[in-house]
Amino acid sequence: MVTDTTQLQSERLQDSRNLAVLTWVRLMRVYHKVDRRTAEEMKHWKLSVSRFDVLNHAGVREGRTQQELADALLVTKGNICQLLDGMEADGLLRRRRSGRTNHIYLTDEGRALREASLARHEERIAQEMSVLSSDEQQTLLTLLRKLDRSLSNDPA
Amino acid sequence: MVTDTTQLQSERLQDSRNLAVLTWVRLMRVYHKVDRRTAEEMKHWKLSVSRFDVLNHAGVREGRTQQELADALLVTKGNICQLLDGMEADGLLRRRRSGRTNHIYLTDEGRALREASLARHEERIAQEMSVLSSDEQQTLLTLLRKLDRSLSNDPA
DNA sequence: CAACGAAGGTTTAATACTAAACTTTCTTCA
DNA sequence: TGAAGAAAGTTTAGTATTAAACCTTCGTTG
Repeated sequence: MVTDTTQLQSERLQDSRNLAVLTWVRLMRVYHKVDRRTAEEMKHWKLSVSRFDVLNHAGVREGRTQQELADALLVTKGNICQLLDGMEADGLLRRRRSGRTNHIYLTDEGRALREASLARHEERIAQEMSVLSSDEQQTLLTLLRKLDRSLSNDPA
Repeated sequence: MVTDTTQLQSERLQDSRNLAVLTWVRLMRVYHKVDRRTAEEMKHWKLSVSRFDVLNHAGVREGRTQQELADALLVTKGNICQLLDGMEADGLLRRRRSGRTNHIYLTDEGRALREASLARHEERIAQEMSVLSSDEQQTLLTLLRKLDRSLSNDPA
């Protein structure tokens, strides 16, 4: 038998848990939907979302190592390795070995593809977010940043 | 050559595009991090995230059809079919055919596993979201709902 | 009622991703 | 210096996921 106060506490705890879960569920849905649309969009360039991500990140600053790419994309180095195998074979980029590390450079073709697909992609993302006002997007960004940072530090 | 006003407009446009992209990037990162932790967590029950999702959704209301599950989880019916093959073989649920549709029912084992893993999962999610206050979570939920709804209607 | 098409489910081929084992290269320190 | 271990990359086996073709069942309508 619980007292009134502990019951209230437990209800409040349950409420806050539900709120967190509802928020997470919604975030998952938004992610999945946008991601699937991105996959559709990328077909125009015969790119998978993963390859687009690699192209995008490798182009921000050329000469990045594979491990840096893996960290930036939150995937394993094994995955990056396979992606690069394919993309190198398709002439989008090339590896330059230096000791035990590989540095990644885009080819002209890769760079051109990056610019075209990235421009179109950002335009689409902006359009999909446009249901939110600038202020709302700013708020959303702030909250997500806060979440993201706390997830980095606290690998519980 | 652009006039001052069009240049300002174009800068504003660029800014809003950047804001949207930054927000989306951050959302992706949060999603990936939480998802990976969920995958880790589920190992304790020898569950993949997908199987957990199926268990969870199938248990909300038993007797759901495969297509309903696919829609709820935002995956293809082919994927659900394969997942159910494995989970049925492992005794977590069973299909009951009715005409051309299958209805899904959890076994006692599946139901028990669902309850245990779901409770732990929700607790973990609540903990990970706890960096945000209740008000902040509420705001986040509201913004994500708005986004989600606009993505449902406008399959542009 | 009979044919057609839609809807639910299954199968198959191709790609993606992880974890873990492995190779090579670098660094550290006894 | 040289042995141990860390760090970068590669490989492999297993699971996930999609798209597309296919089968079965149901509803519609000529």
